[in-house]
Amino acid sequence: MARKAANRRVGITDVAQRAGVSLASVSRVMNGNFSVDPEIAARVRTAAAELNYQPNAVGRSLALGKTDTIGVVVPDLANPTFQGMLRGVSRAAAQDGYRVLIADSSEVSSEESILAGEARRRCDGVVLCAPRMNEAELEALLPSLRPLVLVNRSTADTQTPSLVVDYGQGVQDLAAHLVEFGHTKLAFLEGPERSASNQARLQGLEKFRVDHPEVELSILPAGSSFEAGHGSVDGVLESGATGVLAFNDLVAMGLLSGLHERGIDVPGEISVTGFDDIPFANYTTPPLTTAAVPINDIGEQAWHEMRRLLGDGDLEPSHTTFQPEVRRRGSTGPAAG
Amino acid sequence: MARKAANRRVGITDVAQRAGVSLASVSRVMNGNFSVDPEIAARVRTAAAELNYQPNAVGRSLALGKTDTIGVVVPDLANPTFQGMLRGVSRAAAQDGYRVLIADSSEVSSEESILAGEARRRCDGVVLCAPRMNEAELEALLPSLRPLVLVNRSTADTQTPSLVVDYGQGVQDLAAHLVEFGHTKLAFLEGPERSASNQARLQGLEKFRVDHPEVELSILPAGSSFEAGHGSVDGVLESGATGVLAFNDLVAMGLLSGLHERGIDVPGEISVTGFDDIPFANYTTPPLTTAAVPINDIGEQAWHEMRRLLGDGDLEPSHTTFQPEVRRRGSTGPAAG
DNA sequence: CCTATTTCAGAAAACGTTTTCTCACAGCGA
DNA sequence: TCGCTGTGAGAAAACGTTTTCTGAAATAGG
Repeated sequence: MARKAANRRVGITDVAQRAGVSLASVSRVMNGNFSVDPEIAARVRTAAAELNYQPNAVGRSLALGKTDTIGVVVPDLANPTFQGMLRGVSRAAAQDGYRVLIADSSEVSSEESILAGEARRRCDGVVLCAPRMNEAELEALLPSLRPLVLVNRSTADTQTPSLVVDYGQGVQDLAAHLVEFGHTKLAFLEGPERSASNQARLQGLEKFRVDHPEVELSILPAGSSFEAGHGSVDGVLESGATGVLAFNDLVAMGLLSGLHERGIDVPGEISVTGFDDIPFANYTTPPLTTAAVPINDIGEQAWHEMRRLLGDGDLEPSHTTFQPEVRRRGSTGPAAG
Repeated sequence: MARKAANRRVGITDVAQRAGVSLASVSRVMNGNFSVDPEIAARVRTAAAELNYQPNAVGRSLALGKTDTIGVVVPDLANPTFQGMLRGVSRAAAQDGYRVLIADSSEVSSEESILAGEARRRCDGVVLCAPRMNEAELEALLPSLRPLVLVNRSTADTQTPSLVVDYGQGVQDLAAHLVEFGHTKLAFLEGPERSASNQARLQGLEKFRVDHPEVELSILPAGSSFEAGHGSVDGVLESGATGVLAFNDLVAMGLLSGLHERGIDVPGEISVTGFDDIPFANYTTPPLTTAAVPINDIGEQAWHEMRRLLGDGDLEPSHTTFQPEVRRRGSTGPAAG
């Protein structure tokens, strides 16, 4: 039947045949190689146009040994932080003609290594973002993932470039901001247990406790979502805290919403801080005091690191730390009483 | 030097050699083909494990003629709607072992066809989301993109499955909601000119004008972002409208924020509606009345359509329309006076 | 015991490119 | 005129798999 023939994709062979030249010449013309007779080049080009020839990327990748694609593995595509990060990587990579393959582990840490490995096999490199897996697992995985860029997670392996945010310092800055306002009873709404950035915050708070023995600080379990914040209103009230450090902006917004429902004034009765400065933090009521993380820049930097690795790879791996910046807004104020 | 040898990726050939069998056998074992001697299978498996063999996806794709990857083209990765859509596709596709390649046209409509074509060449299919290109361009592009699923855009070509939201009806419902509250002077904050969903809203409003000749309705240019809404406060006030239909939730939130800065009470003096019901719409002050679009479901459905196409493709293409649902919240109320 | 059939491993072709290698031919100097 | 060099086109190898094809051995049936 004609169907078979009609369905067959037109390849470089068809173009060569039609133009009456060899495969090699077609390939040369297509790639802008100049050492080819203009007359032949023209014939090839018209043949290609007539057949509506589209080069097959897979064949090309196999011959070239590269896919011009990198994988990005994130714990949760619903999280604005990872969305911003993804966007940063994607836009920066696009500038250099690279595409991004996404993998969302849905916060299931056991999926991460599988997803990452699979991504690596399809792509030229992997950006691993805030992996939830434990250190041992991570260490074991690293070598097979190279070229690899690690975001929001550090590791003992110094060969892997990493981009981290100094969450420990950020949370201390926020706490200090509350102390300035006269708060002496604080509460921290904890994030996902396996999140390295949560651990970093906890360590920062330990340091804070040492520096401010006069301040009472309770640690309350919450999570990383809006709902987590909304659900921890009771805990916050029980703790008696007048200043609350939420794990991130989402949690803070949930808390804000919950407090509003109870008729509790923010910042009149309770001050609330977030973390990340997601696009909406500026527009809550009251606007959220938070520690800004330049997440788009981080994504962009991640790509730049990857590009370096893809280039020659003999360069020194870099380990960049980003300092969050406190944005004082309406959700924090002087302690009551 | 040893370097060359060390750097060479271990392939199926190496495994075959080590196990003392042929390539074919290794391939069979790897793919769980049972017609192979258990003893040989075991030898292959240990060899593969010892060499830490990772099959090369590109070679595999070439032989199989499929990549197990689909492309998703969106106008703007920063837009929560497209983020939700992307997430829906990604999660659903992952269930079936497919991955997603993303392409962000950054609202540059001339980039779309290039990105889409490139995505198609790398992937087994493409989901084209709210393309900004004009109808002629789209029609011309469609054939070369197949298998293709179109989201938030319809076309004369009925062979392409499409998933659209009935924005026209949605905006009429919202307008009706405002009329119920006694509003007689309305304003619509328009979205991007090239957005088909913006055209759909405009058509819906034309119909609304016919049905409600007593209502005065002005159309004001704005955009699709928070900033667009924030910047159109003046226009809204000049128009004298007491009820504002924002293009989407982002615009509505921007407007809310701008009105708040001017000390204008919502909904006391002006009622505001959004569109989409993004996750944050529930938590603005006041909570935003909006028309809910099940964007995650749409993403999921888009994958299901794609899967059908990938299956045999001889099925009837489906054209699904989603009806937005009005969520009455605090940002709308009785007209003043 | 011999043939017909089945089973299963290996050889080789196929997938669609790029690139190296080979070779013919033209131009040039001696 | 002869050979040498340089140019550029075609043949073929390479990339790493899967799968068809081939053929040998084993098994079953008469």
